[in-house]
Amino acid sequence: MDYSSWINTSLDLNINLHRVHEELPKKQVEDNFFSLDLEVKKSSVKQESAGALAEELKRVSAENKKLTEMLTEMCENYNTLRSNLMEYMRKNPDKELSSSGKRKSASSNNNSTIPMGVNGTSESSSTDEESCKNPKEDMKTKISRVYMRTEAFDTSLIVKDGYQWRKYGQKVTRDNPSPRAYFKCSFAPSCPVKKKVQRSVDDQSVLVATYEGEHNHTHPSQMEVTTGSNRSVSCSASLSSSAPTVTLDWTKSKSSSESKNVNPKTESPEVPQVLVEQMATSLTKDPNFRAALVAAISGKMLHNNN
DNA sequence: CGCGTTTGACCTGCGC
DNA sequence: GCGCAGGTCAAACGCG
Repeated sequence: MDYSSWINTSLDLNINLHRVHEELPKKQVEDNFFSLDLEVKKSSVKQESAGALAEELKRVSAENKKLTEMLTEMCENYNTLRSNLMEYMRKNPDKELSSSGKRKSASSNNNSTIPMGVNGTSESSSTDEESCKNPKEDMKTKISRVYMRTEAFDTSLIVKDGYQWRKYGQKVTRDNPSPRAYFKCSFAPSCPVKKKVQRSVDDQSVLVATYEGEHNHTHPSQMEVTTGSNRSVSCSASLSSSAPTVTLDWTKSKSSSESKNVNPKTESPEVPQVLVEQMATSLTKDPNFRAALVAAISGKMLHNNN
């Protein structure tokens, strides 16, 4: 496994986000910024805002660097643990098999695994355990997992990935007190994709969505691109359809200040760099995203000034 | 009234 | 074969 690639991925994403600022002509940023505010502010205020914006960029860059270091350290720890586990499994193959409980397929597929996806570089999106224990299923259905952080008080099991899902069941499983919800893709009648959503047993604020199968239709949000609605949904679906394990943090998008409280446990290395690039590119091209970014920054700056 | 959700019953697969 | 647990079905229910 090449962890350096996904470390770089996170960096690239942030760097690209910085490019959003860089690519935006300074004049345009200022114009957008002040078009959102009362036009009472004059040129002196513009100077201050530009300075504050630069300061904010510095701060975010430093924060990003710090997070990257944390992530690197976490990767090393994870690598060590993983190699230890592999070593142990090689030495005690029988114990490993017998300890997985009654249901080999179910237990290897649900949230009894650690939140960070254990996945090699194989093309299959199934986990290592799945590919070992369920070769048949692995051939038939493509299984991927998405971890999504939600607000702790949010008790719903709704994962907004852009597709239309119809809930057909809910069950409380033995190893997790939180109920598991079962969904079928209802966008296309013949679409075989199923989704299971359950809260992580380790962290109740993390939703674990397991996707089975592949959509035989285009992503619904692609039809909505021209309307500019909910671009983040489009991004999440791109990730889930190609990456086996993805962590989405919806709470972070609500408050930039919360980005300091990253829970490394839910970070995932499985986002291909190409997809991240695509995500970043689509975001930078999105005028709505730019406007929202400027509005968020300006709002915070104005709040600080008051 | 139509559609989606809820929820108890039923089905299926696996281990003993 | 039995029991357990996960998965699915379908009638009842609620909401717009």
